[in-house]
Amino acid sequence: MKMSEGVEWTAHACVLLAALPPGIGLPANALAEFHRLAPAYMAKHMQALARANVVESVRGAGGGYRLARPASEITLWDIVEAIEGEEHSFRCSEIRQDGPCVNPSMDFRRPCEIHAAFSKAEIAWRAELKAVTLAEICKDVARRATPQTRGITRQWLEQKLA
Amino acid sequence: MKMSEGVEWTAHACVLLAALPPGIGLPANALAEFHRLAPAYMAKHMQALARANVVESVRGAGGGYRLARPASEITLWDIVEAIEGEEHSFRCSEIRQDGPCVNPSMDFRRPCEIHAAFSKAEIAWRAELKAVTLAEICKDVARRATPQTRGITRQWLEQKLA
DNA sequence: CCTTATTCGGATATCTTGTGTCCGATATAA
DNA sequence: TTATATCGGACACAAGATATCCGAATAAGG
Repeated sequence: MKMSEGVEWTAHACVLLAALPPGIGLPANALAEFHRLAPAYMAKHMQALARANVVESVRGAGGGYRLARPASEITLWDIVEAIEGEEHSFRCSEIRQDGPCVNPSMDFRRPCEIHAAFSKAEIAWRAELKAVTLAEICKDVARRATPQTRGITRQWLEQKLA
Repeated sequence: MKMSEGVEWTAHACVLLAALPPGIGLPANALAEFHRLAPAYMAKHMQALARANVVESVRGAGGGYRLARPASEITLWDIVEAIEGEEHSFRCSEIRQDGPCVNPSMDFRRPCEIHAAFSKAEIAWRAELKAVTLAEICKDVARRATPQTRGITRQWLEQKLA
């Protein structure tokens, strides 16, 4: 029940992309370097985000990844879904339909109570993630940055975008 | 992000135990047989539940597993925690604290926004699971059982308890 | 009290999934 | 047109989940 660390990596990467001017992106190398992460592995995760249409990829010199839509329309759930897939964490394999006490009078059209309870919990979890947009996170992060950090970051970005 | 199928197995097993008279249990073999599951693997999962004090184990002839407390005081979360552990699914490795733009003016005492959002979602998920008790599930399952099923199951149980 | 059968508990083997890297395909800029 | 930058998928490796077996402990029966 552990989530791939790719979620953490790409979530931070997307927040960085959200801080850039609209339409501007960064290559996977730069996204990895910003938090000193393995470049090749970050690239792999960004591929998943591109397949899920969370980011757009631009190949060739000067290319990279940029958000596929405004940061206010991308949620944490979009990122989780891109990396982890849309399947529920609890897998019901209908074991109730097998065993010595199973008989034809049983009705399996309704989902079992256990399955239903886990579905409800998962939906609540997803709803929380769908309620958080990149724009909100980006705003909160920016608010807590000192002028010094702003300057250093701006300088680093200018170098990468040059 | 998939949950161990041990959760499904033991959840169903606990519902069966909850249907028994208080203080009465079943060996792991019988719990597995009830849904035609691998006996040795079911036994391993029941061990985890015993370690977590969800069930009590009784060794030797006539022994087995029984609920460690009333079914109304055991929730689905107790079972998930026993099998999966209590760690959050999202692991924050504080990657924000490393990189070329990190500088001494930064303050990392507060958790990062991404981490906070995932924590909130996980807590909501757990709250849903903590709200569902074995007693409730057991009642719902029993209500939907036909007289025929009740008879067959009673007979099977009497054979196992003899 | 001793023997035997029963059941739990942990050590062990196998297999799927996640982690991590590399190189070819493709597009851009000069 | 060429050279460079970048993405994308194919390819190894490691970790965790899945599955099994055998010894330890306990209760029942003689």
